[in-house]
Amino acid sequence: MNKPTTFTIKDIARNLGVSISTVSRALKDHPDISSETKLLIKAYAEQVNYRPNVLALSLRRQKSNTIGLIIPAIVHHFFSSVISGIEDLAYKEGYNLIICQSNENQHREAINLQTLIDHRVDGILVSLSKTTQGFDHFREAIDNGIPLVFFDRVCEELESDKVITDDFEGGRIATNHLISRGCKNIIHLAAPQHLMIGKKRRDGYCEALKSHNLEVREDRILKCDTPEEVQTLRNHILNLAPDIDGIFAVNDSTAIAAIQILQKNDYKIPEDIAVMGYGDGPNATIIYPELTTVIQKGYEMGRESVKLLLQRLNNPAADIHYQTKSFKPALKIRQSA
Amino acid sequence: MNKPTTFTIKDIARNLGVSISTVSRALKDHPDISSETKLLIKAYAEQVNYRPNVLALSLRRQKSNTIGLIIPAIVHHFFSSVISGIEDLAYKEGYNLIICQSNENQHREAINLQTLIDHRVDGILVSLSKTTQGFDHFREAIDNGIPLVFFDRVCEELESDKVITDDFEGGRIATNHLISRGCKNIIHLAAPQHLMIGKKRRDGYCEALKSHNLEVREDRILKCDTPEEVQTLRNHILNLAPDIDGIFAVNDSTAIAAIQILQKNDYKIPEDIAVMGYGDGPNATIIYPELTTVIQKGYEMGRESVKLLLQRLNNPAADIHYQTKSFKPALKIRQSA
DNA sequence: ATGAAAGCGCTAACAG
DNA sequence: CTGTTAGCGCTTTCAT
Repeated sequence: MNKPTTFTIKDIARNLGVSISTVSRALKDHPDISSETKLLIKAYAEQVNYRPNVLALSLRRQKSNTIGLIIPAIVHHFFSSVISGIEDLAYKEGYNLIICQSNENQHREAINLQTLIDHRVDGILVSLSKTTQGFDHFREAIDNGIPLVFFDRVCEELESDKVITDDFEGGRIATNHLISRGCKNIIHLAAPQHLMIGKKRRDGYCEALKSHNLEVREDRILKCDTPEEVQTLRNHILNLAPDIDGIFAVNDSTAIAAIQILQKNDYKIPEDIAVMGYGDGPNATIIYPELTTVIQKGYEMGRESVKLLLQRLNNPAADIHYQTKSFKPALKIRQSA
Repeated sequence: MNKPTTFTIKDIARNLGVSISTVSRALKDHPDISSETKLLIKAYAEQVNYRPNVLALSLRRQKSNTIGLIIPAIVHHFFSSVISGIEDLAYKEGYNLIICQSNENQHREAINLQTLIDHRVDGILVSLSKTTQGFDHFREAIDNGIPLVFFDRVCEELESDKVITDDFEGGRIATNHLISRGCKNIIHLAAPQHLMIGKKRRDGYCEALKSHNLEVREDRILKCDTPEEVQTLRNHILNLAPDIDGIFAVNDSTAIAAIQILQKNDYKIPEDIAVMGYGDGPNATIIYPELTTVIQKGYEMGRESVKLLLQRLNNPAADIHYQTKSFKPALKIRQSA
């Protein structure tokens, strides 16, 4: 068992009989150093497999080359696609990623944020937890001069860069699609209304109804955005079922859970009740009938978030105005509606 | 816009007219410091919201309190459950996580590894990429004295701690279940055989057949472990279909893809062909008929991996023998088999 | 009970 | 062209 053998520039300097700064400079091709010395040093560094100590570098530069990410839950397909987009671009640009899950919990979210600040990340990407109602914990990042980019579940109260899909439009086209198939009594399974995505998708739903002279009824909007909640509201939904012909769910998994309950009670999808999801994850093509839904580009949103962040990182002083990048949602028509 | 205001112990020392070392000691309750001074310093630190610089700490301690994770792909439900398990325990124990995706690519895996080593992580958790055939890149971590824990897709050639499910047993009970329902002609959709999980599950399948005096036929073992590959092998599978009555797929999504192709060609599942998956992810209850499968406890495996790693971290010199923690697989019987 | 100083690994201003 | 020095923020001997 050979002992851990990590060379530092100091070791190299000593072994080669030059000064530490010469080594440092040679390694980064500083013009002052003679090419002989450079060659010598580089060859030796290569030979002993020298690797700069990132920790020391970060401390010195006051820059960690690390991006922090706070995400409600990795297990959701949408969010894991986002992560892939973030990671691909971030690593390409020489940044590392620290990923934290808030588990839909505001307190945890605040802790995550503190952790990231403590680690002196250069910037933070965040999608809000479902329970988050105040935003003071984000202030601290801002006070520390750490740029924030919100994506998907963004925060209106805070000035910052944002990456979203046009959720209003998404809700609108989803509902329009149901109407265009002839649905006249459409319920909406909605996310909490303090979440922008919840509010916007719902507003889009309402707008679509109104523009077709259909009545917007509060009793047809259920706060229900997980399969578990569908179970809880099972009876309520089944009571509504005889009077409705369409459902617009705020995400795929909720739509799927609704389909399953309805089918078990002998409703035909889409003939009796047409069902729209939102997200277009892999589940959409596993359920029967395959789910008609709204496409949400997680991977691309992830990349775009990093792009916005890098822009800001590379223009530190610049008073760039905060940007909001909005993706256009698109319908993915299959069989459920 | 108030400028980023990050206090260091130096600032505190200056503002309070004491020495840096006094501040350092007071903050960590060193017995030498008078309680007055402690109180004073702590109060002030609190007031200015002092936060130690993790980078400086790590450099000083030669310990980053960070765990590295290399995972084939976050988007798979199993792996994201593992992450949750890892994260929960790691954060509780004061460790941070750097997550890297290999994207099933050995080269990327090697880069990930180097990144983690560069970051001086205290330990590395890894599940092998599908394409990984050599293991030299792991040697370097070992040479650097960084403990490795493999989970799920482990490496036999390397001595290290491991966390697995008993994949042989999993393959055996899955196949036994098919046999017990009366299947006599069972094909296996297998993972690559250089992966232990691929080999073990297949061996379990063979063992089950043999022990029931059923012939093991090479032409009934297909290398096919993704929905995409099922598409590619579509015709081949349909050619086999008339002669078989059971399928054991190496994972749920492959099983589901097979079910879908079979159903489109008018086979009844499970009446004509019974299908077993492996993993028991959320998809299993979305497909119709619901998928009979083998339970794999991702979250628990994640936790266990961290546990093994921490054990080693906390017993640096100790010559603890490498451990392999093996989870017992269990059948989850639903409708597809 | 407190302070001064060295050092973790690295960079960069300054000096020759 | 190369070396010396100071310092990033923190801990920890060693003095006092």
